[in-house]
Amino acid sequence: MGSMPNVPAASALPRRDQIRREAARLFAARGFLGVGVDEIGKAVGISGPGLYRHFAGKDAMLADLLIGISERLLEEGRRRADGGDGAADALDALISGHVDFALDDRDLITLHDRELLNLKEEDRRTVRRLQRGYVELWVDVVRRAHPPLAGPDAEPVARAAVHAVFGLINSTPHSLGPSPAQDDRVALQRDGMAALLHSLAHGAFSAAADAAARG
Amino acid sequence: MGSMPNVPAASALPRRDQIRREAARLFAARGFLGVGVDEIGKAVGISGPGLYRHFAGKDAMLADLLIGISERLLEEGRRRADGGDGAADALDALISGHVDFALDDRDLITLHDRELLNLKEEDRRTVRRLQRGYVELWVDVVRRAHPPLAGPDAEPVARAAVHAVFGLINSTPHSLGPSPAQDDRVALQRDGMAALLHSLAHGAFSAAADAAARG
DNA sequence: CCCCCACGTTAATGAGCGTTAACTCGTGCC
DNA sequence: GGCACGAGTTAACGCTCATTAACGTGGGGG
Repeated sequence: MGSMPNVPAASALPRRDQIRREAARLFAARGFLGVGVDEIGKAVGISGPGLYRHFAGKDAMLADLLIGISERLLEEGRRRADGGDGAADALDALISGHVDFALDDRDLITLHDRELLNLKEEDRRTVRRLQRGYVELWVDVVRRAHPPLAGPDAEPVARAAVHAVFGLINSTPHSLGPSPAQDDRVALQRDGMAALLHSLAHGAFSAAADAAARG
Repeated sequence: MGSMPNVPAASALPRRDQIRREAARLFAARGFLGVGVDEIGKAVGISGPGLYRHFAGKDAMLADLLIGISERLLEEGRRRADGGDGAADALDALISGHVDFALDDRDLITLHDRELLNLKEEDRRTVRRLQRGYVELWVDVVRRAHPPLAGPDAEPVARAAVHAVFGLINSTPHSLGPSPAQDDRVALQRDGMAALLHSLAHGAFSAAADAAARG
């Protein structure tokens, strides 16, 4: 009870972070219910129930991952939405941020909309609240950047377009194979893919605005 | 061994089809590994192992569903790609077909890219071959409809754009809640959503063509 | 020096679940 | 009428797997 016996400074978390990374990789590859705790343990060099020194259970690992992603997305999204001076800049920044995330944290993006149902009710509510906030952020920015979507009856259109663009950007895990397999002739390098997804997202939003302007 | 004792005419399959539908619904809602055979049985009015009179096992149900979707997609895609006289018409028909499918067979679309890993190796290869064929179909049509994507070094761009548009259209299950929940004020009706997705897909492909023309 | 605690280990427990076995029931056909 | 068979039922088996128990160990502060 004297001084804190553990050292939270530099190296208190790495084992925990290591578990996070391996669990994310395995869950993304074979699904939450498809991997056992022994397998996660083996992936980090300890075996089986040793994981319970770092997480309360398998459920807690998934919850930690999903809540973590959702928080990071929302936080970074807020930062970017408030960054540039115009709505167009803000939208551009949001797109870039989400594209980077989808390309650099493929496993987490996969889990984000694949494993929500394996969370306990309370954690699921938390994640959904964060996701909802993130979507609202996008909807607001998109409507300011594209005036035809600003009308009150165009709000469902803007919302659906945002979901669709998420699906578009998050398609990356399907386009590319396993992480380190780059066949320069047949696949795009990371930056080329980023630029393309960026263009496609803008194109989709412009089309949504055109549709709203006409209909 | 005399005459076929069973009647394959009108009502030989409905129980099997009923199982297909309920299994698809449950798998989509809670994941293949997340639902037990007893649950599927209860959903069709029989209980537990009675399903084994109609399917060889739980795996066989999933395989039947995934292979079925993939075949339907490819077949209908071929029909539509050969339909109109121009490449632009063909692309338009492909998009319409896929949008209809995503809106009307939500459960299957969800399973299609969520549960591939729960297939046995042989079935997985079958599904992947069909999916590959479908993608190739799209890539060819897209490149003919958008000349800037026809160049040999633009092929990876076209392919990535096709995957991205699939993600865009398949985002429908995320946009809408459970099947029959239409809050007219906050969500788009089916046809409105179809029109919007159609526009977004075209917008994305046009943006891809622009990007290829510039880069 | 010794004690405590973070960090692991292996063995045991107990539940869930896919599949099979053994048996029943109705119904069309010879 | 009896027989074969499609279609179900319940009970039992066997395996996987998350979690807990009980135990070991090494190093840093008192």
